[in-house]
Amino acid sequence: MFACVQPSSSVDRLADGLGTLLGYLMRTAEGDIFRDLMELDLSPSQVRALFLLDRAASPPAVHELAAELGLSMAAAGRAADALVRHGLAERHSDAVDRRVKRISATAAGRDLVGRLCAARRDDLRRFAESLTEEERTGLVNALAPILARPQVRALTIGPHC
Amino acid sequence: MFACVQPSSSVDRLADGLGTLLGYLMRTAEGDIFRDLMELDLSPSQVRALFLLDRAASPPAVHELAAELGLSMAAAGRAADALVRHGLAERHSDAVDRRVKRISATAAGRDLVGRLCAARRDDLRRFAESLTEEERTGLVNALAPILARPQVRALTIGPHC
DNA sequence: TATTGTTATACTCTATAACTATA
DNA sequence: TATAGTTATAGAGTATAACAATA
Repeated sequence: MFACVQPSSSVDRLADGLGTLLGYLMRTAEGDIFRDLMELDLSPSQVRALFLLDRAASPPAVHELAAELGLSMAAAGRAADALVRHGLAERHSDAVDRRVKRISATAAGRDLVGRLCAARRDDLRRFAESLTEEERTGLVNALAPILARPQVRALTIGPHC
Repeated sequence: MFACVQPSSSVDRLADGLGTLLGYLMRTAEGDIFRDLMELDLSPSQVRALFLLDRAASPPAVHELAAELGLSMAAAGRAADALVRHGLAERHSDAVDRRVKRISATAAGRDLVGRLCAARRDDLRRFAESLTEEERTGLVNALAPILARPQVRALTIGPHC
C-alpha cells in the first residue's frame, strides 16, 4: 500500500491557488456594476445582448442574436425590444433582405457597457492596490508569459473587459 | 500640458492582466458543471441554496435561508421544496420552537455539491496543465504570499470550491 | 415552399399579501 | 400580539406554436 496522502504536483497547487484567488476576487467585488443595472431594470439576457451588440463587428439579425445568446428568436426579439425601449439599442431594416431586422447598440448603450467594464476594472484595481509592490510585480511577471500565449490572446476580447 | 499617454503603473498592469486571465478562464471553462444541473433541472436559486446548506455549520431555518440568499421567505421555502423533492435536502421541525422548519442537505445533496466543485477544479486543472512547468511554478510562487494574507484566508471557504 | 420576425399561450420563478400554527 | 412558514395572486422572462411578411 502506498501512502494515502499524495504530494501535490505543481498542477494541483496552481489549480488550488487559482481557485482560491478567483473565489476571493468574486466575493470581494463590490459590484457597483449592478447599481446601474438595477436602476435601468435590465434582465441578465438583456445585459448579455447589450454586450454582444457592443462588441459585434456588424449589427446582428435577431436570429443571430438568438443563436449567440442561446435564446429562442422570440426571446431574443423581446430582449432587443427592451434595449430599444431603454434607448440602448436600435432596430434597422436590412436594406438587402427586408425580412431581417438588424440590431445595433446606440451611443448610450456603448456608454453603459463602458461603465460596466470600468466598474469591473475598478474591482481588480482595488485588489491590486491592496498588494505590496513586490507581490504586484511578482504576479505581473508570472502572468506575462501566460497572457502572451497565442491561445490566450485569441480569446481576449478587447482593451476593455 | 502633460503627455496624454501615462505609463501604466504596476497596479494598472496587474488589474489588466488579471482581467484578461479571468476572462480567459471563464471563456474556456468547459462547463461540465452544468450538465448535472440541467439533468436535475435546478434553478440558480436552488443551486445557491444547496451550496449554502452544504457549508452551513447547522441547518438554517427557512427565514435564515431567505436572508442569506436575498430571497423572500416564500421563494426560499419553494427553493427548499424543490431540493427536498429531488432528495437533495430534508426538512426538520425544530425541537424547541415548533414554528421553525430547519433545512439540511442530504448525503445526495452534499455529493452533488462535491461533484460540482470537482468540475470547477477540473477546469482549473486543465488550464494549469496547459502551462509549462516554469510558468506554473512561477505563478504558484507569485500567488503564495498573496493567498497567505489574512484577509484572503478569511474569505476562503473550504478545501473544495 | 422556406425563412425572418412578431404575436398568443403556457410554464417557471419571484414578490406581496392573506392565512395557519406556534410563541 | 408577534413571529415562522405556507398558500394565493400577480408580474417578469422564457419557450413553443401559430401567424404575417418577404424571399
